[in-house]
Amino acid sequence: MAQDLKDTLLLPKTDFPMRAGLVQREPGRVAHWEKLQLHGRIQANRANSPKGSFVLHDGPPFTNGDVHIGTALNKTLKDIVNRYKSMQGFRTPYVPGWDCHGLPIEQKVSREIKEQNLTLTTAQLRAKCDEFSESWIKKQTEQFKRIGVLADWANEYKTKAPAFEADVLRTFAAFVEQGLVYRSKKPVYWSIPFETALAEAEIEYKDHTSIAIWVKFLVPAAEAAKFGLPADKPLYIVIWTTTPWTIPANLAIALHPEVEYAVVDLGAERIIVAFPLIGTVATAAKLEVMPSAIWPTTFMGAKLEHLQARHPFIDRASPVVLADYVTTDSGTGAVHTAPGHGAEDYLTGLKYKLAIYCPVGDDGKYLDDGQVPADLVGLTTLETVEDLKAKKPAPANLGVLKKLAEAGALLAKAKYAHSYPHCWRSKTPIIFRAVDQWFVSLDKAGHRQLALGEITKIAQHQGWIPAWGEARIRGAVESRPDWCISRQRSWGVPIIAFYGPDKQAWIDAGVIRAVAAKVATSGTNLWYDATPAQILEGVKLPAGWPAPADLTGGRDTLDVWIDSGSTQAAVLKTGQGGTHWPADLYLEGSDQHRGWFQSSLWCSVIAWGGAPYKAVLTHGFIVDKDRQKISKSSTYQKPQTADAYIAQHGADVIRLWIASQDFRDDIPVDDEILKHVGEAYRLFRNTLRFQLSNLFDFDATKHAIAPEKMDMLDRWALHQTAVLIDECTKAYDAYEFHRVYQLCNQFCSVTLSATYHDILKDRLYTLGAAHPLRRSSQTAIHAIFDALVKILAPFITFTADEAWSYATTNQEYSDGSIHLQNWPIAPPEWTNPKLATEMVSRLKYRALVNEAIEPLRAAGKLGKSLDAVVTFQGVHADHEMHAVGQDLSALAELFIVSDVKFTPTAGVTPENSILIEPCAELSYHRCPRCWRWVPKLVHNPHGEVCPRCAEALKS
RNA sequence: GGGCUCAUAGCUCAGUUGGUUAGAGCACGCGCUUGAUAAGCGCGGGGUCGAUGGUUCAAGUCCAUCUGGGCCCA
Repeated sequence: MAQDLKDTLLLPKTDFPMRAGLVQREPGRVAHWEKLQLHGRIQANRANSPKGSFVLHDGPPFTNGDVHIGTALNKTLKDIVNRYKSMQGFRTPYVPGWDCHGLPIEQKVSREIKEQNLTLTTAQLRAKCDEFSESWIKKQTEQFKRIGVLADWANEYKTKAPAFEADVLRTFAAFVEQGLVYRSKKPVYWSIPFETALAEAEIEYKDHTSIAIWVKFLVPAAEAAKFGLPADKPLYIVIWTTTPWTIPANLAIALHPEVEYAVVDLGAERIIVAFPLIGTVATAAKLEVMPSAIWPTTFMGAKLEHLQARHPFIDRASPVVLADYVTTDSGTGAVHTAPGHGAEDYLTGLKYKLAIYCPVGDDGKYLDDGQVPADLVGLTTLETVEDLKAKKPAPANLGVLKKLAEAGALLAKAKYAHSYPHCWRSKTPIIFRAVDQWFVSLDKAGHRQLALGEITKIAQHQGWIPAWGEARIRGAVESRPDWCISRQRSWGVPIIAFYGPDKQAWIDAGVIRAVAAKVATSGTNLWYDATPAQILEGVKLPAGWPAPADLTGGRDTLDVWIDSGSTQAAVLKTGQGGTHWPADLYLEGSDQHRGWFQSSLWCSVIAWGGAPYKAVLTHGFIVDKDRQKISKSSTYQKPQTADAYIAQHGADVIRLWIASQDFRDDIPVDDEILKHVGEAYRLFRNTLRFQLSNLFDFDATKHAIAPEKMDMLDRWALHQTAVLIDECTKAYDAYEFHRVYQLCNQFCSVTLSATYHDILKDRLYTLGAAHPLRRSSQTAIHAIFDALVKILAPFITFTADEAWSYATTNQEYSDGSIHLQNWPIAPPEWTNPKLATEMVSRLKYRALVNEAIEPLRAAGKLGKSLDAVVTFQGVHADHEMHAVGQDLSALAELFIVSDVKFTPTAGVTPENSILIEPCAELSYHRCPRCWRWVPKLVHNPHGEVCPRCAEALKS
């Protein structure tokens, strides 16, 4: 009998599975979208949108490995933005990009070649790099698709593509054209055996025994007097260095402005060293220094700035300069400064306008430049592998020691064991050596001011998100020195510069453009495969150039930041895939303020006179649960690939995790967090499923009820939905996805699951199919489902699409897609603040009733709330309750109890006068069909049921 | 070491211009339900708002210093 009655209920029904099976089933939907050509259809759908297009310009990931979870985070955020904007009615052409050139790939390929003992030409090496990069582009594309990224994959850009390389060269030509490109020296790591510059990544640190020397630099008496120093005996500043061979290149002595220095009397002479280091210098020089030997007046380093000391064996000044990096940890507190042989020295040299002087040739030998003493010229700075084994110092070091000793400038020397950089291929110590590089002047034509002006303009319309992004990029742009754009590498866009027989460099914008045109069709390997004469065939050379036959092509490549800085030129300026310049949004990690955002800004400002973006959104970095970076983490040692996470949780859960975090700050990841996100995912899925399952017999076109005729509870639910849509839209517009997540979470769990849906079950299951109240609720559910699934669609793209397919066709897959839909808009009639306020009080009483029921449950007197009758006593004392109490049956429904009664009793407040009684103990009878307790059951073919069920059974 | 930045319950987030006993969801504990069922409902415990000092009648909210984390430089 019970089963018979149960069969008369309209219980929820759907094929939309409760279990998601994301890991197994998502790939099917990826394939389905491919088949539908979803991205293309979405764009076609918006082809004539009055809102126009929203262009998010993709920052290219580097193509040398599997997609990292951090890269997946970035791409997913972009995908969320695109999907939202698309639903808002914008065309969202999204051209994905790939960063292909650069050292990590060249190095990886070079190592493989070395392991195979192969010798390749530059062009062959480049071909291998191309192949390597291409293979990762294919893999990464699949990995991005797997996490649900929708893009115009057929229109992707690659920085190694000929057309792209041509645009990079055109950007470079614009620099040249404006006279910004100049040649200057800068120190680089230098491998003497290979006569080539090395990158940091090509260096191995090994133990090495160097010769440490303490060298005296004379302070002429006149200078001593000028700076208030004792001048009656010879006075020296003592420096300390572990690279004696750099002494001929010494151009200055650096002191710390705020370190205390002392003059120490050694009898026949005096020396200046940092006060805290007097002891160590004395020990090294085997001297005994009595306190009385220290000049009573000490002074700060700043006092000696610009003092002109003398080089120990070359007739030139070595001025005192100031530098913050000087320490008193070791040495003398006076740092030997050779701008051509050290990174810090170089910067100090720029600051003090010293020459970037390097008297050492490509072969590591001293040059005869008129300054290097004749007996040093030709000596090499190289220590060969044999020298290292024999512990034999480089000839240049020995030569300098000899010169210093002859000059009486060597205060002390000692062996010094430390870790020193070595060439990864020749295994010999590298030297730091200034070589000619190409630079771009950033101030010559006022581009820095222009760039800063653009930063301000973007800030004026809140384009820096978060706002502090402005300060970060401004700092980077303000402090950036002239841009060194040449690299001594092979895997990159070659710098189109020629060298005459006398090694003079020839560069011209017109020539670069002409070569770019050839590169556009044949690629930059042309530069390596063809002779200059072939390359320049048909190119009109500017007046004064040597004949092509007398030229050789330069072997430098452009800094890869020019590549990526030119994406705006190659993609946006050409309108690739329907994009436009400037982009509406750039979205990358906050490290890019100094990186891509800056390089793009410079390239765009110089070439096109303005910023390439209207807004720049940044996200933080993934950290572990203790907010430590993953690489430092003890918990996460395995490779952090996107695929590994997806294989465990499914793309939608990973996407939801990304959406749930305030990504402007660091983004923690750990099992607990992902587990919680998994719970939220199931909440969303079950909520949608419950709605779908209760719409199985609902056809909106036939059964929908007009809003004004809908039941109060349903209208309240629609009001709440209107609020949700409004707040979520605002949050999406502000890129605050975590707020959307929180709002939806609360909406689903509190508003729907615990309240609205719970109350609705009685109506939906037990009333007649076409009962107005049931249809009213179905109308509301239908509308709420529509809004909710759309709001969630940018996050859980797979699940939303799946639910949409079931909602529209009752099939797992269909030709339509949620992602082709428009963003939900709440009709004005949904909004009903008065009703919302009333419901607040009713729900307050609902909570009080629940609270009152609890003790009875604990006592075992009551199970479900439907078995209770509620009696409010003293209600007339409370006007709020008076308003609430207009419709007792509606209240019973709201509270999910069987009956609500009022017993006015003066002097009792509602809060303490809610009487709960089990229906079973009173004169009620339980309807076996709807489980409600009623005063009287009636006869029916199915047995005894309540009058309402009897009515329902008639239909 | 410098620039920018973050710090609220176990987790993820709210907390408008400083103003009553700091909120939500999840997790946790205890129950209920078995007609959303590898689901659903109810109740409950849990935070000296990173630390210290200051301004104020009043500070999670303003100021200073410190501690710890992150990004970028050095």
